[in-house]
Amino acid sequence: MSAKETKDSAPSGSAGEHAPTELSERRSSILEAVVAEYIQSAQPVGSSHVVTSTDLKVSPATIRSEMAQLEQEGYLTQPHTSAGRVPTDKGYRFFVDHLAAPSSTPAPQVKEVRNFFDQIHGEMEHVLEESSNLLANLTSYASVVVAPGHTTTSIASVQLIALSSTSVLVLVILTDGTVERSTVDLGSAVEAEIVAEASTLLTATYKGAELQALTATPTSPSAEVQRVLTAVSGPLSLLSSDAGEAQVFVGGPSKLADAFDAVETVRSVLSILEQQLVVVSLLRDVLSSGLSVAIGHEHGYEPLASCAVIVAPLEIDGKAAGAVGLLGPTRMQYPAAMAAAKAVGQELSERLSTLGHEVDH
Amino acid sequence: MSAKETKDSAPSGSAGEHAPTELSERRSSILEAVVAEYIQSAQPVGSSHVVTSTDLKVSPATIRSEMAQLEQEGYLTQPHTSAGRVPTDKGYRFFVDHLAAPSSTPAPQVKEVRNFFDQIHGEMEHVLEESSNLLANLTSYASVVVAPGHTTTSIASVQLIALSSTSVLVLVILTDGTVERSTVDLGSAVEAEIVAEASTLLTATYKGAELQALTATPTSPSAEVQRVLTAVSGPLSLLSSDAGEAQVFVGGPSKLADAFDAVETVRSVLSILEQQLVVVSLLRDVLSSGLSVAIGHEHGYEPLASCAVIVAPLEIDGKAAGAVGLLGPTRMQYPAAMAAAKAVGQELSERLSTLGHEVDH
DNA sequence: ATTTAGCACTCAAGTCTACAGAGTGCTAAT
DNA sequence: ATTAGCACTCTGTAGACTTGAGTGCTAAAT
Repeated sequence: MSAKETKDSAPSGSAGEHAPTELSERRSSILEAVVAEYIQSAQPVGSSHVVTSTDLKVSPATIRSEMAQLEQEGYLTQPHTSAGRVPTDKGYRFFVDHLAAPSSTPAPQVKEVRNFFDQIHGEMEHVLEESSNLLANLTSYASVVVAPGHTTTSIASVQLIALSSTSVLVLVILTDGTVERSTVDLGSAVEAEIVAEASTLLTATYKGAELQALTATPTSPSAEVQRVLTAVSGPLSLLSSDAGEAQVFVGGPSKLADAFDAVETVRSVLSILEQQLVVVSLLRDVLSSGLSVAIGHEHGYEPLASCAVIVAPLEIDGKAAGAVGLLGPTRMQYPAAMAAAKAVGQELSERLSTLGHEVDH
Repeated sequence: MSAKETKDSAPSGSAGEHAPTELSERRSSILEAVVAEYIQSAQPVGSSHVVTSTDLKVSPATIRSEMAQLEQEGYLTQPHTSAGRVPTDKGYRFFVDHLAAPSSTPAPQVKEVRNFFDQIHGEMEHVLEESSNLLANLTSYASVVVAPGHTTTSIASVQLIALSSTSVLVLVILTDGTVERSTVDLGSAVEAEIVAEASTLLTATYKGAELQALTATPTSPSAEVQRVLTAVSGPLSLLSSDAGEAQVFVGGPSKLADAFDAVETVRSVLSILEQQLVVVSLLRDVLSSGLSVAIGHEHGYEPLASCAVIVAPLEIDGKAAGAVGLLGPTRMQYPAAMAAAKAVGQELSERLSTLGHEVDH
């Protein structure tokens, strides 16, 4: 609601010496201490705790009055009177926007990500799935990779391949190297040459077009060829409608069981992750709002109110195409998780971009 | 350890009137009542409870002494003195083998499964994944589908398709309609005709062979063609090594959070499900032991000691190929779950079999 | 020789009280 | 503005007590 930017002021070195945006320097320090402590311990943080964990030269009483202010302004809450303070969504938001130094990308992680992408090979689906697992293992949070549909790539070739005398396999090969396929029963036997001819005709027609073009079928003077083309047209247009469908890869769902201790929360979050549509729209919403982190109620999904979502965009040749995300409790290790998501997002984007035109770097 | 067969004696109609195999009729009835009650309530079952839920004309005291016997023989335990009885793995085993009438396959479920397979279409992976989800939703347990590698099918065609002047896409098309692919960088520009020639040669060489054959590359008199063949040989043999790799589809992991109330159990079971290798070998072990159900410690995996695994085989044209499984707590709705797994296994087997030769029924 | 009624016994779980400890908010002094 | 001091509040734990479900045993009944 309040802050939209993640990167704003000059990226100073270590934490705690930022230009505060709405909070006095001291309050901001206190807030930082509370958030940091609570992320670690999951226990409400009391005033004397803050005194020992910061280098503020004040007494607990002073901290208390400041914390009371912070509570009134909505950054902190108490589970009950006479307990310590716990950050609210707004508190975490301030922490992420102003206190968690975004420049502190730990080098070893980046190295591990690089290593991974040097090692991994094989089909794109495999790479995406393993990327998701990597991110989950790196961060100990559940991860999500939403891969682009084929909206941007164009058709490289359409092949018909006879599997038997009466059935053919339809392959649509895209310029990024992915393949869509479908088996078609012709009803009666057809000569191999007829199939080949139809195949050539199809490639000639569609080459360079986008998947959406597959709804219009070409015609042929030969009745036999025409029969094949007609039989194939149905499945082809089906493929075109699948074109935009995003693929979702979920990594490390078991991490959720570590992150929450109420089994009911685990259940509901897991079941959200099973609904791919929801996941896709969640990430899209978060991305389009210009945020890279959505905390608690910031995204509209009530079942995920106790979660934070970190999203990094995927880009293929500079164009937005999917996203990688992390799902954890609101008391999340934001700096580390954001760095990991960013690193994986970047490296994966690069990998996806090179896949298409096989650059020799 | 004791019983291996699932279907043995005559399949009588309703429960409770079986020929007892090691237990007196009455004890067996008592055991049945305890298991059934405990599966429902998750509460230890006391002697008076058994009296009301069976039609035995005896007093609680008699039940008690019988239950004490059943405990001594290892079918039941007590969480503590003065609590009711809870089935042991052995108790569940007897229940599954002798008491849960296997013939009671509920018709509506079978119908739902049929419906599903009539509706579902698209790529094989998609069908497998959705089958897994279906099974999970049908039973409210987590489900696993382990799909066959490509060991049995043979090669229908090998296609090289130019994506750019210096890179080609290698497609290996199998007779079951699946496609393996890999992108190859040729290093320098190659004429389209050369690529086409290499493609024809490859198909001629490999057609009808199994994937494993891809390690030996053919040779060509033309130096240019030879260059392409050499460039392609590496990826091809990689594909051949991928051949046997099973695909694992997990459905409804969130159901696990319902099935167990200790979050730690949920975590450990989930993380098992993430290790596909373990899942595959688990199902294989269970299948090969001739059982369709493994309860508690019957499989060797300690982290799954509180789980039962139900497995139904998948067959393609009569040959064993993969399995569908269910993973739930030992206090599982065995009859329903077994029926569902069996139904989905059968229908899916049929579907997989027809995929290859596209029968028109 | 079973079956059963009766009884003593055990244990988990709930209720109540007491109490220590962590933490707050307020007030009055610095 | 800061802080020491104090009263207050709330949680959590521990112990004492009660309740209730359920058992095992024994001796009588069938």
